Amino acid sequence: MKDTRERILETALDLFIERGYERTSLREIAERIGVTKPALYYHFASKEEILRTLVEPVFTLQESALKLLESKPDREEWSKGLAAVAAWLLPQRRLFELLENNENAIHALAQSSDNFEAHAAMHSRVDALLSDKSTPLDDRVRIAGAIGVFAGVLGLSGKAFRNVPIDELQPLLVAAVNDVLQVD
Amino acid sequence: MKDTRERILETALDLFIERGYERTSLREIAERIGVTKPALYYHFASKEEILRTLVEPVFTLQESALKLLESKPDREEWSKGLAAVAAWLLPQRRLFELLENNENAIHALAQSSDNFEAHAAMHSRVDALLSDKSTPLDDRVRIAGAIGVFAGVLGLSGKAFRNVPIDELQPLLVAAVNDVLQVD
DNA sequence: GTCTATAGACTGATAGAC
DNA sequence: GTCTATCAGTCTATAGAC
Repeated sequence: MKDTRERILETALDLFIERGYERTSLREIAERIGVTKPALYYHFASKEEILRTLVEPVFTLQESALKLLESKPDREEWSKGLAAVAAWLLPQRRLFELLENNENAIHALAQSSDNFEAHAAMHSRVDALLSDKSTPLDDRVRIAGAIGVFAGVLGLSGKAFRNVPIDELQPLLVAAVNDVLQVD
Repeated sequence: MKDTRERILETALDLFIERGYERTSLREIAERIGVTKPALYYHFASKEEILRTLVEPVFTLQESALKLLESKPDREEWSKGLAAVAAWLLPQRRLFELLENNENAIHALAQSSDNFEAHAAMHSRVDALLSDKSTPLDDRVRIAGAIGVFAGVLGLSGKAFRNVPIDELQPLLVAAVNDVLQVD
């Protein structure tokens, strides 16, 4: 039998993706594992802390993405940055599904937690870049589109592309992103 | 003073987008309008019915998109279809934000409501198309990417592109989608 | 480390007066 | 159409035994 703490995280990840964070109760998680609710509180101080623990690893990645943003990159640098993010995130598709399906909950988390300003900052940074009228509108639409391709393929990769090997998927994803950004 | 029913819908749309369906309580909606909770129940039978009323208009559109899917379209037909959807949806960006931020809640709605199988059917249809191994993987990635561009630009259009005229945005969006689909 | 039992704070929804 | 008052149900979280 696996470590209970680990099983809590696995089950929470499944349910948070499937039903969403707020629609998932601790009772549900506990029952699926085969323990009672207070047992969860031995391993985690709160429901939020379970979500926080799941999401935290992604924020190191977001930090570097933020750094790239601050350098006002052109389309080619954007393309390279997204490729790097893809390489890191593709092996953890489910983590990405969690982010995609629970943006609101994670955003609320970001406001109340200390280590999480990076997440909020990331959003307003992207917003600022896409709103910046000194950048041609076409460029901005292309950047938004590139993020969209990325999110679309990665988000769907958890379902439709579940059985596709990463080595096969990654170059196709990068190629599609490059076409939107009109590089190469 | 506007019709109360209309003000409920407007306020609910704002809050469902901003905080998410499940994080928004009827008390919040009522207070922001300046009435009490039971007043809401005079106009709507349930919280779900408010969401249903907001979302319903989109489902006619999804029906035609579904029809297009059933014809196993090639990339060019896909491109035309997405352009038509863009023309319809761009003027109602906020409605699209509602869909994007509350997929889980709307999906749950679709299971319990009669007029809403179309929505669930749509999802499994897209899934089936993207999983269909008789279609080359590259094509499937491109289609997922095109949907992504679409969702990315439309979703962000509510924020970063809020002040961009639709006539200006639409051709750029369509051009980006076409580049992902490698048509024209 | 896991349990029983329960506190305490919401929530969606209803009854009935005005 | 809107109110006051209230119900029943659910939730997160905790106290304390084993």
